[in-house]
Amino acid sequence: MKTDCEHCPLRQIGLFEEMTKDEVHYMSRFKTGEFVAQPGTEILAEGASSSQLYTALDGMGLRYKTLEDGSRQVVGFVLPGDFIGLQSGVMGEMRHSVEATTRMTMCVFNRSELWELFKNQPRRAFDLTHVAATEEFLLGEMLAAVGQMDGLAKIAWVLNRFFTRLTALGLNENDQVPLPYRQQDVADAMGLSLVHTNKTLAKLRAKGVVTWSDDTLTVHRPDELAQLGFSTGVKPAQRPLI
Amino acid sequence: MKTDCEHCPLRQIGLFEEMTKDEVHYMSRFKTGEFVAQPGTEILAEGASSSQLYTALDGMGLRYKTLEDGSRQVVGFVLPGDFIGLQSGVMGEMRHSVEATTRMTMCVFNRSELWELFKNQPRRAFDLTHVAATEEFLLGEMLAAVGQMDGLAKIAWVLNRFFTRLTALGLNENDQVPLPYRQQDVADAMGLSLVHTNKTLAKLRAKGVVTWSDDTLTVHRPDELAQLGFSTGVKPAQRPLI
DNA sequence: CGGCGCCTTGAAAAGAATCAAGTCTCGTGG
DNA sequence: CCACGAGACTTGATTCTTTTCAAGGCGCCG
Repeated sequence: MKTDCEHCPLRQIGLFEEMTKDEVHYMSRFKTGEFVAQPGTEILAEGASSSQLYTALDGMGLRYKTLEDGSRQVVGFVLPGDFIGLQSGVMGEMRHSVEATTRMTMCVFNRSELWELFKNQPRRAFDLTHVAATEEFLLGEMLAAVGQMDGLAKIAWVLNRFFTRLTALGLNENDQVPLPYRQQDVADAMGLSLVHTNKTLAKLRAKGVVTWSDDTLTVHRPDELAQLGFSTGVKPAQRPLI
Repeated sequence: MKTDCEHCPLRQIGLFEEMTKDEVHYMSRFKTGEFVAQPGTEILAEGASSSQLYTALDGMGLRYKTLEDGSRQVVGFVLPGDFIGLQSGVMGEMRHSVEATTRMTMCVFNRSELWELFKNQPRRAFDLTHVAATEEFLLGEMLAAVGQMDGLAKIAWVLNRFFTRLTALGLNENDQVPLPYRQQDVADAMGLSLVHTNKTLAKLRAKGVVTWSDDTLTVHRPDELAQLGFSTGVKPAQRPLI
């Protein structure tokens, strides 16, 4: 195990709630190891009942569902600090797949010990429910964007979401954040075709609002981006880290 | 209090998991009363921090978000047995509104006692997390439908979802289920215009697949409906009742 | 050097939104 | 008792966004 919970780099970030010494100690026992996934690896498969649960420590990935006709809906982007496998943990089966986009390092937990956590650490159990509710909230936001906005607003919305989330994680340097996804991923997330996504990105570039190339998103006009995506420039609420 | 938990009509339904006598007893203490909402009433408002949480006992409603430009995204339909206010309970604030469509009866719980539940009833806490994960799953399905399907498939998908959920609740009589929503609600849920929704419904009617009028959905060809909506005719998984 | 993955761009086709009436039902008030 | 208006549902015509189709370019790796 490379990273012990006492010195977890994520916990230092203001985005995540404080933990008591006792909680940290409990989590370090809960954590059974570390796992590194190479780019393109499927971490959890839809329909699978995994005996392991994870917290992303480093790297990025994405969650997606595959429809009967073969099309893919990206239902979320996995960033450091995100919990992976909750559905499998409590419902017994994942309802979406999770794939590593970059190389990812993850903390590994045993699903079998989840019940112990609920019995012995009500506070941590509550936090887990908080995480589930946060996930629901994020999906609701995304649904509203996909359902109601036009192409330009959708793209602006998702880029703004990346920008604020990554900024909250301390990955913003001079209004630049890492964005190692492909245009196809964004297209599949927002329910647009790849071609239209590409043309819309070109429009945002032409307007001088953002530039996205070489896996890096540069936001030249944060306010305009937020406005185009019907978002307020508010930073994400604090949430627990599992 | 009209309905006591010992004789809760919902618990008899096979859709919901069994509860021990002890759990039922705990829930009956947790339940502080009953609340009746008239049609059109807003039960919880987006942004509100409610001190009450609810379980729908009877009647139907809907969850929705309002965007900056005034458009509305329906993020879910509330049916009997659904828990309302989870976000407020664990995150401190609702991120969508909930409105009664028909007259609704609800069990009322105090948010302040939620923490007691986590401390004293780990099993119930686990169930609450299960409910949260189920909610996330349902939203993911809806996002996939809204993001990837065309108009006809979207409408077929949502009608099939209603049909299977209501059937699981025992409300199916001769392939007829109650559906007291307006076409505008379905349109706002699936990201379509009212006009297009209407024309698509007409198409399904012309095909002889379904009829929806007078607040009643009649499914003439269940298999064809499921197929059009890229769904399998599988019934919903069993889940806990809070 | 060749092939593959990803990005880019133009043109044509299709799907969905918008616009504009018109119908029907039901509850209300003259 | 009937006219009236509000709200929901229908339907046709037009406009426009988005998809699909097609092709070319660029960078990287074997």
